[in-house]
Parts: sequence; structure tokens; C-alpha cells
Amino acid sequence: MTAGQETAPRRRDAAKTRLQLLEVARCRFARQGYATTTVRDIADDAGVNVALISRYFESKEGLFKACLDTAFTEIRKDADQVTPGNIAAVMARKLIGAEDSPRRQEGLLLLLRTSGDERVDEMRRDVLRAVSERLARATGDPTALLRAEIVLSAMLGITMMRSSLRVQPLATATEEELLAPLSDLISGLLGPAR
Amino acid sequence: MTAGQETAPRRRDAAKTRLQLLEVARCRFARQGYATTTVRDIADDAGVNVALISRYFESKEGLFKACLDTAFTEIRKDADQVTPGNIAAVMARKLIGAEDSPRRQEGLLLLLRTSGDERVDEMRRDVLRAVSERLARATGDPTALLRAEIVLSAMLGITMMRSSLRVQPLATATEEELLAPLSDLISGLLGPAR
DNA sequence: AGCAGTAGTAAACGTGCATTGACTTGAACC
DNA sequence: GGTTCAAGTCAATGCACGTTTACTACTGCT
Repeated sequence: MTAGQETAPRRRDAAKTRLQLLEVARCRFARQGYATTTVRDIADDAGVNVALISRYFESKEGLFKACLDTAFTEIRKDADQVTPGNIAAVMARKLIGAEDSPRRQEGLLLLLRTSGDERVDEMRRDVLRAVSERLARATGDPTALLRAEIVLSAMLGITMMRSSLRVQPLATATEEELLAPLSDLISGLLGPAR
Repeated sequence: MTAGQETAPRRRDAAKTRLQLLEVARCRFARQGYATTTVRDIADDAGVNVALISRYFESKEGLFKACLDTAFTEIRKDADQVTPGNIAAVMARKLIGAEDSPRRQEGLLLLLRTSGDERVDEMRRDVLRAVSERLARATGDPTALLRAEIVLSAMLGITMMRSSLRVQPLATATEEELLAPLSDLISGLLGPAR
């Protein structure tokens, strides 16, 4: 049964291959970082020729920036869902990655990768700052920015411990296991009664 | 005043230049990561020829490993000073870096840098695991390993936010400013009353 | 069917890197 | 003072990478 294994609407589709490049690049950059990921790796993962990266994204750096853009919008969207009561739950979900979006924590990991471009680093700073402010505002305490940034730091650190460093038992903890500690961390830092 | 600017006991001292290489390499690796640091950079910083790196440390990877070794022993030593009551204080000090050792947080940053060598990554895991166990033990709660690892994650995340990402106000917070939030974080996660 | 334009490929180019081997300079010892 | 060995330099090698240029082949149009 070689019956048209994928509906095959088009065998040559620029938009589709562009998206494919973006996806596999996100995965590589998140896992390996910018410098150690080669454009040949990415092209091979996508099953296309290397030259297409330069064509669709101008350069390796441009592709990286495009990946970061997707991560930024995802993270901003998640931050907008936060209320004073559900911070820990939203974070636990983001850290583990839900079934419907299997690589959700890729976005967090991408925040930690840098290409050396100062412009891009500034965008990263802006996003982190915006999310911190959002968190601080959710607590009702307008002076809580520093504490909110520490909560975010913990998020990023947990991401590293789970994905890159793979320290057990944190690396394989489930969302439920993570929820209680996270709640305690957050109420300890942002809670009303200290 | 060209009077013997440095006691000049020896103009050619293998042990001394070896140590110098180690120091500047630590700094570069911590700030830039492994892949983006070149051996020429390191040699120039130390004021010696590139070939000496291969001679004294076998390879770039060997030099990186030597840097990590120094970071590991430092971190283990710091962890041994921890008691149930002083965790936040020790961590705040480690995060900011005291006057007597101006680049103390370099060690934490090095923990986050990887060369891709699986063997080295395992050493890293071992250190983090040992410190987590030490922390968990200090709380008197034998089941607190996961929570201790989350505390450590926060440490690493804060290090990233301060050094690489430079997110304000966390990036320039003083040790005193950091102490209270850290205490709350730790008592929230590891404290007896939850 | 034939044309035109775009999606995709292949190979080469130039550069920057880590590493190596032959070489030079300095210092300790007799 | 001359010899010897280690400390340090210099230049070359080879490789992997990002990018570019010239090319092929597929698709839609008339």
C-alpha cells in the first residue's frame, strides 16, 4: 500500500519547508545551543538542502532570531493567562510540557541560548522583564518585581536541571510532583503572609 | 620607576603560566561558554602562545575540564559549610561574590556551560546531586531531595539572570537585598511549617 | 505542448578554528 | 663559559563551518 501516504497536496511548498526548518531549528537550538548547532544539522533534520536556510532566513542568525520570536510570543501568551491563584499551576504545566504541545519547554530553553548578538539579547531581556512585571502585578504587590524575577529564575534553573543537566529526581518529576514544591516556593516569595 | 614591578623571581615559570591559563580560561568559559571561546583568546589573555594550552592541558577540552574541577571543589567546600540555619546566607554570598574572592559566582556559571562531552556532563550531575543531598540533609527531612534540587535550580537560574541575561533589578541587586527573598524561598520550600 | 518562474540541489569558496611539529630562547648546572 | 634541558614561539596543517554561485527540476499558466 503505497497509497499517497500523506495526501501529498504539493511536493514543493516553500511555506511548508520554511516552517519545517523553523521547527527542527528550534529543537536543535534549544537542546544544543547556538554555537554547537550547525546549519547542516538543521537542513538534514528537515530533509532539505543547506542553501535554503540562507534563502529563507538570510543567515543562521536570522533563523535563530525567528526561533526566538516564536518562543517569545508563546511565553507572553502563557504569561497573560496568569492570575494570583494559578501561578504555580501555569508554571508547572509550562515546565513539564503538556500532552497537546509536547515540546512546550523548548521556549524556556531557548530563552537561555544566546548567539552573541547584543540586539537579540536585548529582546530577551525585554521579554523576561515584561513577564516579571506581569507576575509582580498578579500578586497585587507593586514592589514585588525583584521577587518575581527570582521566581522566573527558578523556572529557568529548573528547566536547565531537567533538560540539559538531567539531575534526578527533578529531571523526571511529573507535573503533580512539581506542583506542591512550586506552590510553596511561590507563596514563600510572593505570598501575602511572610 | 621601572623598579622590578613584580619581584620577578623567574621569568619562565611553567607552574605559574599554567595557573594563569587556568584562571583566564575559567573567566572566558564562564562568561562566553565553551564553543564561543577560542584557545587564541585564552592564550592572548594569559599573554602566552597558543601551543602552551595543548602542552599543559592536552587540549581545549582538557583545559575546560580542569576549570570545572576547580569549580567543583569550590562548590563542594561551600556546600559543606551549610547548616539548617544559614542556607540563605551562604547562597546569597555565593551568588553575589564576596570581596575576598571577586569572581566566586564563576563557579556556578561554569556549572551551566557544557562542552558536549558526556563524561564531563556526568561529573556535573554528580556534583549537583551531592550538593542537593547535602541540602536535603541539612533540613532534617530525608524526603526533601526534590525540593533541595529546586532550591539549587533557583540558584542557577538567578546566576543566569544576573550574569548572562542581565535582567534588572535582579542583575544589580546587593547581597542584603537578595537575602530576604532567598530566605522566604528556602523556608517556603524546605521549612518545617508548610 | 511550451514557456517562465520558483523550489530545491550540488559543489565550491573563504574563513576561522584546534592541533602539531620544528624551531628558538632562556636558565640552571658543571 | 659552554652544555643541556625545559619554557616558550612560530608557522603550517587540516578540518568544519557559514555562505554563495551556478545549476536542475518541478509546477502552474496559456
